[in-house]
Amino acid sequence: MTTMSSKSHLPAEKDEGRDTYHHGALRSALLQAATDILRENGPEGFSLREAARRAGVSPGAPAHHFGSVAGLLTEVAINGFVELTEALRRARTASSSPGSQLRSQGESYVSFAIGAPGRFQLMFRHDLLLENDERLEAAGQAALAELETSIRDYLTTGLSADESRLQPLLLGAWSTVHGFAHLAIDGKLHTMAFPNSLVHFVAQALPEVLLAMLPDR
Amino acid sequence: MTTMSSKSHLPAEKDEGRDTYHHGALRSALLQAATDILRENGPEGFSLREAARRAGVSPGAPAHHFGSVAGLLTEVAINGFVELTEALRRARTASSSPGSQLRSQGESYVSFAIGAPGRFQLMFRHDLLLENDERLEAAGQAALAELETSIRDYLTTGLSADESRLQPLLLGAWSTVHGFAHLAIDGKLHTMAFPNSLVHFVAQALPEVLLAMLPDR
DNA sequence: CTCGGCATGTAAACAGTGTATAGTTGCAGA
DNA sequence: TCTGCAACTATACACTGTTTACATGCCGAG
Repeated sequence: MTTMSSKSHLPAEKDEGRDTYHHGALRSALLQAATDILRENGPEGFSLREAARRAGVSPGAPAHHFGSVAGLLTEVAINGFVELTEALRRARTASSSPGSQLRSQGESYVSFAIGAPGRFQLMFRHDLLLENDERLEAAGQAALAELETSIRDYLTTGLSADESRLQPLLLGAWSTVHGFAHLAIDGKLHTMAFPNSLVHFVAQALPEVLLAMLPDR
Repeated sequence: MTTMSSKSHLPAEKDEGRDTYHHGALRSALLQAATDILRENGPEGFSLREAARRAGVSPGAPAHHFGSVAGLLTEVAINGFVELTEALRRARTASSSPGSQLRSQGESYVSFAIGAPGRFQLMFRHDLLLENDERLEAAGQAALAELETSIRDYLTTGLSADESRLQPLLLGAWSTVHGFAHLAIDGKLHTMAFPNSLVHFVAQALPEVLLAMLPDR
């Protein structure tokens, strides 16, 4: 029945208490709900049923769009890597000297992490993500490629364009910002002599760290 | 019934299929089981019921010794920090020059992490651990203090005993080895130009990284 | 030596979780 | 217009951590 207005209710935006059997935009609604939950409660506070609850559907509904909870979270993680890549690219192209490129990217990396800790943690929690997912791996590689570009610029601008130092420096820089991000999220840095807020922390401490760690030029 | 043999079976070591009502050494048995599960399946594969199952007791039994699952895991994490501290101390005292102290400690840190990835991850998963546990925090601080000692040696041996560089260098070194450990555990380093096994990886890549990152002396 | 307190264990139940299955709805293309 | 099939519901299952009431038996006080 109610066959009238055949193509009337396809979008329906946010159906709080919806009256239609089909949601209409459940996939994006679930992605949004999952992102919200991750921001509020982190990866451990996440549950697929809660996401379904917020989207106003039954617990089994998400399976039709994402297969499993790992499928949904993988999609969120991919979005995270895309945003991270964009942030790193902005930091790289907006800076002039290769040295400031690196420092700016480092700040971006950590800012991204502590700006959305739950999603950042998720992005490296491969026990919660699909294994061997090509799109996820490609998204991660894209972010890494941004770092590599800056490292390469940094090296080629120097006197010795030593290609053999590329991998160690890239690995070291990535490890540093990645470890810094993890420690900051875990609150392990509050006991150190940086009493500021985390945002201040990144803006002040990280450049100092990178300057102390980077070889003299 | 079976009230005979009153004080006959108090230790019983490992009671596979035990006949006594009381386990006798349940606390240590649960710690061992938890450590085993973490080594086999990581933090996500861990379950309190499985630990109880391996110890041969009912699901409610662990509560009497650890209160909650977080209580048990906190104990395992503390043991991990103690072992890490010892490893870092050995690396520090066994090395001669301050530079080799740092590199040796870096290798120890990462080796410890990839040697028992599940437990290492647990040690920084404060959503699985008791919050504001004094013993846990003290154990973590002790490990950090080992790093700080080496950094201090490294600085004071140099020409300029610049105290202002202590915190940044400590923070940078910790971030580097910590991030390196996480990336290695997450398998993010296999795509890079280090085709060796992880153990080889640490022995070869990390010194190279640290040498490239440490300021020239 | 006996006997009660209490730490240590069991058993069962509860509210959660992710997912599989069977059934229902209704859009979309032939 | 009809029908296939994607999308959704309802239910059930096995699993989780924790709580409750109860059982056991060690250990020290009288």
